[in-house]
Amino acid sequence: MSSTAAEEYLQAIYTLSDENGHVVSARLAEFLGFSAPAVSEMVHRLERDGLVRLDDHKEVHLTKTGKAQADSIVRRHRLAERFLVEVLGFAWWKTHEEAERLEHAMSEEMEARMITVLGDPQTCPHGNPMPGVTAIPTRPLDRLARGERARVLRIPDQFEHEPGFLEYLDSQGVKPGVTLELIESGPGLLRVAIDGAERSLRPDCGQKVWMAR
Amino acid sequence: MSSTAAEEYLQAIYTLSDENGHVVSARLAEFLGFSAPAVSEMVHRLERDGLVRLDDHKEVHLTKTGKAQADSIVRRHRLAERFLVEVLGFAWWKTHEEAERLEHAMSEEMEARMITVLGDPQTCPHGNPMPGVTAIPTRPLDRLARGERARVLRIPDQFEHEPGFLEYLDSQGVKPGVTLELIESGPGLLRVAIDGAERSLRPDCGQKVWMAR
DNA sequence: GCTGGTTGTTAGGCGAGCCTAATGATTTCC
DNA sequence: GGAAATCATTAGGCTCGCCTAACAACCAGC
Repeated sequence: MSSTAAEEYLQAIYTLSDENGHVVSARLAEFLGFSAPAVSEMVHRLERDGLVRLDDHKEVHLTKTGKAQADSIVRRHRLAERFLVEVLGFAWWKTHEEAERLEHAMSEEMEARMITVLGDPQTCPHGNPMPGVTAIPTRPLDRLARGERARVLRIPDQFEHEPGFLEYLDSQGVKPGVTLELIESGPGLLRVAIDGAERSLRPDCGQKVWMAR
Repeated sequence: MSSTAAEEYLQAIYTLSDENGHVVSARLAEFLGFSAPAVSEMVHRLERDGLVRLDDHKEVHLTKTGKAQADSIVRRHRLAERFLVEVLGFAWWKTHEEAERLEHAMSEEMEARMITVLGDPQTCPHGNPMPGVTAIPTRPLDRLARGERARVLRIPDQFEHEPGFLEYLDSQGVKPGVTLELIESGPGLLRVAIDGAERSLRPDCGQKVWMAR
């Protein structure tokens, strides 16, 4: 198996490519908060170890075995989050850092047993699907038409990194499963109604909260 | 907090001093499977960081904060083992390596929540008490008088390291809670009865299985 | 076609943690 | 009391994984 650090990179590559498209070292550096040379070095180590391939445009792609390991790490992360919420009673917005450590400590047997105990969950508590599961189609909140109602489905993994973001959403009553109505969305402006009560949200939520289609 | 490696050392110091008495670098090297210089180096790092003190005889002692951290790690290890057995359904003899990784991934909050969910357990599945709990008095199996019966209470942590040992005990019907009768014990010889059935055990079990007094 | 931003790499450095080989320093045992 | 065993340390070396500073290569836009 890979080191904790390598697993962190594989997970980042998975997340960025899942949610954004093409992955290049600079994006990884930004996402992980490491310097460019550090990332460059590690990406080459991953390539040396056959987990990653660099194409002509220096884009990073997971190899077959790299993909399998990334899937496993991401699945363990999301299982851990579910476990923290459902078994240990953690708040849904408070699981990320804990799961970030647990994911590296789980064996294949533990992964399998957790799936059984948790009843084969299809998503993490933030609505992100387990690897292999075909995701329900979504669109960002600010793509809703004025007056349209939809259910919050997913807050993508990459935004869990932003400290306090999930807690902010929770404080505004926004969490997976809740139905929102879009009142108005424009530059620097985002107003919604939850249970009939109108509310202004931070405008960046328009891109970061994904709704059912 | 300390690194994973440092936590491993603190745990080893706790275990050896709990079960054997005085702790010296050579014992640590043996127990952890590292070279003498590596251990010497780390012990000095721990001393630099105020977790450990070396006396005139080069004996290693935990400082107050070192003791607190060691307690925490050991408690997390034993809680993790209990969780693996009771929640995830692992076999009692198969929890050690998994817990060895989990213990470094658990936050204080997770520790507290696990205690609640597991009902404040007093021991791990191998009978080792949580730090702070006053242990029930024990004696090694080979201290029983011929014909005497007693309950298996504890297989100390240090013997969990020996690969296959716990599985061997399980295969012989020996596990915490079981009542044994000593038939005969001598050099290279250990015979017991379990549920009336006589059985030879590996002679090293005489020191490694601790019985109720 | 040059200039400025993005990107990647080179070079050099550092701490953690491990190793082996060799050397000191004690303790123990005959 | 001297040899043997045990213990700790020094010296030198390695990988991993991070850093900054400097440079090279590219692309876009004017």
